[in-house]
Amino acid sequence: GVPVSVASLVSVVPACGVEQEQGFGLALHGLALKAGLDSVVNLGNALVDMYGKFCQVEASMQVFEVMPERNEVSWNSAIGCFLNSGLYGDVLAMFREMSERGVMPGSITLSSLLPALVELGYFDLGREVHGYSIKRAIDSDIFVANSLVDMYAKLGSLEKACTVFEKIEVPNVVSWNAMIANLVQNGAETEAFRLVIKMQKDGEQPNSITLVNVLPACSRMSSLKTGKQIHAWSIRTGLIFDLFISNALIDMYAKCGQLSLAQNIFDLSEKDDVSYNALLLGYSQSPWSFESLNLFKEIRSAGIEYDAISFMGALTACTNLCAFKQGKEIHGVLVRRLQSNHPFLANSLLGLYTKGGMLDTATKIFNRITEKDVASWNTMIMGYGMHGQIDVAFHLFDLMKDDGVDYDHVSYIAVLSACSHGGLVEKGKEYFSQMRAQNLEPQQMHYACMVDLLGRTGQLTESVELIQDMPFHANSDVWGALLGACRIHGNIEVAQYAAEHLFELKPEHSGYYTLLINMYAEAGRWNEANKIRKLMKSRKVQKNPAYSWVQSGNKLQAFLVGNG
DNA sequence: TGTGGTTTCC
Repeated sequence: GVPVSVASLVSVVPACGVEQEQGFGLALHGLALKAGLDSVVNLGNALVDMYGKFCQVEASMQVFEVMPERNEVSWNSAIGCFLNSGLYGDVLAMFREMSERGVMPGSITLSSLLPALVELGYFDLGREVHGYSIKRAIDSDIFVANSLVDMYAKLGSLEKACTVFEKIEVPNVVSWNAMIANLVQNGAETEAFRLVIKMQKDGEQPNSITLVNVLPACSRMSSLKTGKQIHAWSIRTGLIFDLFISNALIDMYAKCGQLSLAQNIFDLSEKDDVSYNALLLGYSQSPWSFESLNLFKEIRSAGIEYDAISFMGALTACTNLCAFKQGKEIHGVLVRRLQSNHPFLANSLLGLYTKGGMLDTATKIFNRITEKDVASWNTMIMGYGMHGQIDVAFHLFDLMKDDGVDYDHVSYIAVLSACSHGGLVEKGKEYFSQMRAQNLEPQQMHYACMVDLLGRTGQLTESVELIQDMPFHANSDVWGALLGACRIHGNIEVAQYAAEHLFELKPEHSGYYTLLINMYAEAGRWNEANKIRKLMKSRKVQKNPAYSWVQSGNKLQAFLVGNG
């Protein structure tokens, strides 16, 4: 055969890593061993790197350890191998060992070390590494600078990230993306979009990563228009075929309430577990929750394993649908399939069992959660309040405070709605002013609770006054609470007032029209009932399965309107 | 031999 040379192997081995040709790579390693060439540094380095790209850590280390001679590239390749496999502690250990052995870490070492430090959350060390890079004058290396930008943004502060970013003479697309991603993650959506424009002025075109980064900003700003523009752009540029892009689009459309558009992308694209989960979560939080349960079944038939997120979506759907039996079944599947205890899954279970009134089960799960977060407490408080055990709810609120939990605005929604269920106007007013004293500004839901509380105890005038005094425009939750109160007390005039706002805010929401029609009908005001019916028709409002807050006995509960 | 990316509870 053809004699094997170091040069030929060194040129082919890296390609195996890139192309994920594991069998071929293994064969080349065999050839090298046979020819006794495995002690050559360059070849050893290439093999360490190749196995690293296959995530075969042991094989990679085996080559590394028997190398008679190592240079900086050998260490960098080993570090890259650990980074690839998510073994961040080992990245750091290798970095320390190479330094101890007198091999000086260079720019390539740092650009692999820094992402590992981000994962480990080691900010102080990150800053030290920054200092070191300045001393060695490698901080201007674009890879190092980009890694520093990302490190500071994720661990330290966006400001420090900006300082490093602004010192970069010619930012590349990675530099821009790192800044944009972190701006979005810190809620600076507008600033992120500004940078997308700026990068183009500076001659850098957004790539798929840029778009993936800004798509969540669209849903968070509920800017469907921008989301659609990005969708169009990705079709024009062919980026739509990128799985990350199609998944981010599914998520964006779902979060903007456009489930049929999300479903369209899903149907037309290549799919992975994230695609299923994104759509599943989207449906679970929409009026079409039952679709997530269909999708949940589909996941297995597609040969994809459930993960924590799929379970969470399915449990949320069951909770919204009040499908408690099905929820219990899914809980069973979950216990059998998932080893580790996910804190957010425990909270989903709490949501299911509290809403279903299975408070003992919920309490057992709650007590078993080792790291209860504020959401765990809030769910329990909400649950006890929802089922009339308001004293327990208030007690839990106090316990949470004693426990040193950093309670939040949702905690106040929980106690305020407990007051509402108990008709405790004064106590509600107390909590309402208390939260202000805690520097928690009341939001829409808090006003909605107060409107509900005042309204259901017959103080409709006070409810209306409260709405008019709000420092911002009331949303549909607030007007919906007022409409619900009017329904209880049969006050059609105030109901009309609330409905006017609701028809404007949620013109597609059939529940509000139906409620007003029923009120007119009950009062025998058929002409007006017909008028609303015609309005509904002219606006093409479909009778979608939608949740409405209605009075049922003494409880405020969600129920299904329509044919869901 | 290197940097930036999608789904997570009330």
